[in-house]
Amino acid sequence: MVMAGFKSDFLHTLAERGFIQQTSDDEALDRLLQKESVTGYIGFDPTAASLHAGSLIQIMLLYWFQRTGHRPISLMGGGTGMIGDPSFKDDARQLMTPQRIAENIASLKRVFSSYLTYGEAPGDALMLDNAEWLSGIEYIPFLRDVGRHFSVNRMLSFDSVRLRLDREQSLSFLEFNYMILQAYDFVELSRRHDCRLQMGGSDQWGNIVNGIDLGHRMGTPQLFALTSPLLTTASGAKMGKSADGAVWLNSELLSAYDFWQYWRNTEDADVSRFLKLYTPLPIDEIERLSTLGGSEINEVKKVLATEVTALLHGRHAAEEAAETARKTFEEGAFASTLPTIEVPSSELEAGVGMLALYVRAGLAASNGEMRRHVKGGAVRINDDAVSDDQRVIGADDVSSDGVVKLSLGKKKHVLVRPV
RNA sequence: GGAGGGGUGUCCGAGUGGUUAAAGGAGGCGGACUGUAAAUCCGCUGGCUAAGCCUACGUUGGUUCGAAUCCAACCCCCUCCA
Repeated sequence: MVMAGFKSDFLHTLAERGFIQQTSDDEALDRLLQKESVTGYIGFDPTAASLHAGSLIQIMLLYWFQRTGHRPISLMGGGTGMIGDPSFKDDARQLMTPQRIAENIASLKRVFSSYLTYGEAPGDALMLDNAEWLSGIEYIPFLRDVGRHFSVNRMLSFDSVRLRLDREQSLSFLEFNYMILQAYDFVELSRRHDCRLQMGGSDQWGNIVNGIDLGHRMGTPQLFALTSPLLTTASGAKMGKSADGAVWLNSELLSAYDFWQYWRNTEDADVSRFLKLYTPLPIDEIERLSTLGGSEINEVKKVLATEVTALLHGRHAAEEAAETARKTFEEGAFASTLPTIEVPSSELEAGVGMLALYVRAGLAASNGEMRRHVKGGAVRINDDAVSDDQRVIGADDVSSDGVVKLSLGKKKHVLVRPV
């Protein structure tokens, strides 16, 4: 990588922060980005109701793209989502219903406005959906206009599908078409919005390059690719997974507090890298923070957590999460802003089994799991260890603060509030 | 369409009639140690109204006192042939 060589703000910033895996043409792209405001896009398939932390790097690419004077497009895969990207997947994805896709897209969209400014002014971001042009495609004309430009021989040679074939896993014709449609997206965006750059994770390289090739053959201006590295934590885990599965970006699926906690628990070895990738803090500030070691690094982790959370959920929510954590972990005190569930007072008067209550609070998936946790000494109610899984929680467990504090392990706490 | 191989728990992967809720590994969770980290060590890891019961080894039937294991049909995948 010729980091030192980048002159455009965008590529310079990206290189400095560790975003770049590869580009299709470093020099030409750099020149273009210096010369004019460029339009670029990243596609997001609606495979779930929310993006998770693993997609955050892609969103940050768009964020920096806009901040350095260019026009980002967030493209929802309403059309491609009907197929499912087979790249580097071992099995075919479950087909999603159109209704599900529509719901997911609606939900996905909510997050983007935290990072990008949408609108009509020059440089304002665009939110598009490829169903707009894909769903109306006619098969025969499409094959003649677009299909003829693809060589099956070549498509089979891409790692993204070759690995699948090498593993002797079936790749359906349906899925095989995914890369054609993604390539076509790029051409369509070039024509409709003068889009010149497609970005994405390194697993998208093949798909993106296909789009560039198709553009050549269909007469678009020169298109460009830029991919980001596939990120893992220093100890090798995939980004975005944690205790209860994915680290969702949508607040309905993961509270700002839990999101903050995820970043607070970053491994030491990742802190500096994550500050560069996931926060907008200036590089020299990050470098200063990175000199802190030992237990001082905990302060840096708080900065990381707060900055990442502030960008997504707003400064206020981020600071509230930080304060909740401070009270809970540093003072060992009680923070009324901890995650809370409400239970009718009448139910508490009658007494509720603790197993069921923990399950309701989302701290365990089943009573059986809770029984094991009790046996393992992981359970505390109002900070008192519990060893009896028959324990009933009643009105007299409600503390002077008006709640019951359920804890599982050292990190998970939920308040039960009678209503 | 023909021949052969295969479908096991979150994932990978053993198991070919009975102490099999199914070895082992990974992942996850909890505990200890720390710094709400990593590494390491220990424990847990299908559900329930729980010394019992239910669900589970592609699907549906069958053989048997008893099946993930045997039989039949079907579905899906792989390889070769057409």
